[in-house]
Amino acid sequence: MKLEKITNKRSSDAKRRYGDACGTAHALELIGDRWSLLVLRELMLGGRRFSQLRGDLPGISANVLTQRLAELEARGLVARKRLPPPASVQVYEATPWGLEAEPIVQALGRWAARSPGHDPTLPLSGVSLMLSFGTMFDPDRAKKFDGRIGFRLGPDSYLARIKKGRFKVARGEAGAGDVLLTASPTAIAAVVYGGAPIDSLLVEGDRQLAERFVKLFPLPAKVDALAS
Amino acid sequence: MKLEKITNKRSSDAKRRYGDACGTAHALELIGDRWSLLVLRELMLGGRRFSQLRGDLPGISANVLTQRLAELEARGLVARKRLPPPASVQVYEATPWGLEAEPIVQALGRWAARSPGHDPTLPLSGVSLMLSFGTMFDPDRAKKFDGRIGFRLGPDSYLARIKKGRFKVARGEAGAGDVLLTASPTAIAAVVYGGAPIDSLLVEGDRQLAERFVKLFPLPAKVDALAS
DNA sequence: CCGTATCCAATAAGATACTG
DNA sequence: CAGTATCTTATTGGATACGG
Repeated sequence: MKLEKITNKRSSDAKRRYGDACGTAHALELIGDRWSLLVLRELMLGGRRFSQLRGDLPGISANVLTQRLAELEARGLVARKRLPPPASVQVYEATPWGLEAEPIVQALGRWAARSPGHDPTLPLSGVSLMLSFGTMFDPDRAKKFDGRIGFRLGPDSYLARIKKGRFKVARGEAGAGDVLLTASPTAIAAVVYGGAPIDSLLVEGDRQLAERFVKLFPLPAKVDALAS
Repeated sequence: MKLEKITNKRSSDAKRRYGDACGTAHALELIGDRWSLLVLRELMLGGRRFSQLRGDLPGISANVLTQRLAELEARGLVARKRLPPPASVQVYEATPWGLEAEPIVQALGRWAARSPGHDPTLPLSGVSLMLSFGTMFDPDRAKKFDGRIGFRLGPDSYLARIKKGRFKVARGEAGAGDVLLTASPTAIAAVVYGGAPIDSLLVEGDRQLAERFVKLFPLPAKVDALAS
């Protein structure tokens, strides 16, 4: 039994570096740890509480989440804020620089969409779904689209708006849309990406708009698994 | 005390997945392991041998490199090819899909370039340097630029060509350029990104072209370390 | 309830020696 | 040169206990 373990404290300070001047390597030192980028992703559409993050990230354990949040905070990608009383709860927010990591999330998602091993039946967080829309959105198909789509995904609401071939989404205000979709993120993904019938969702408002909406996000062709 | 723990055998078979339908999470399962993306990056400009990869990636150990190459191969991102005799050596190549990961490398590099913690004095592989040019290239500054720049970086040579605001680079043929730069990748990075004098490089050929070339790759502003 | 801290088993990574 | 084998260390994840 070791009674002292003072020595090996290089964990937090001198991290595991790549010793590489390449920006890619440095980025991986910042957000390359397991779960790091997924935690950051969940903050892309606004602050989240600890337990919300736990729920959004199936399988992350409390201690790992604590550690990742602390690291991201130390690196300047996440800030913790305490809301003013009476709701004096703590929320984690991405910093402006943290938000700038969205193109990374998109590049990864777009690339992986071609993977033969991708399993779209797994659960999905609301933020993931909304961000995936931004990633897969096809401006060409949406040239003539103008409307606001609300999403009620359990306790969380989002409002997406498409206009002039641009896609935007923010949390909240789902009811303000021209149409409101209420369902689980997985069910919505099944319709948008899996071609499931829209009847599997609760559609309130301009149903025709919803039917057009769900066709704006084409998936790229899968990679031929035998190619090399 | 639990006397039975037969159950928890999910380790080897069910890899470490995120259990998340999001493409980003799936991408991280494919290339999110430590070193994976850096190995793939080194293959972006053509096949490399085992020992070359070891040299390109300071600090990777042989067993980890073996494992990463095997994983990347199993996932369809890398293929190993044996060159025909007499040079019957084995090289690792990125598959077409593996090459499609370049936007990920670029997004990471572009984002990390703003990091206050980025240390540009560390060593850098030739591939990293060449890819960083593609990442940081400013088409506006290069509107009137037309020329071919050769690089001799130790044993490896590269030829970059810029025309009509487009940047391309490939391995080999350095001598075919209008100007030839001979130096270490780090020294070249110091000139292009750190403003060091071009005299620190060996410049053969159209020196004026080289002087214009090194100004085509502006770095983004650093993040304010105090912002939140 | 909201996190944090601690303990422990299972892996992954790192260092080094070794083999064809 | 191109990897394997082996050993050590570090990180991860899960359970659980603890403080506000």
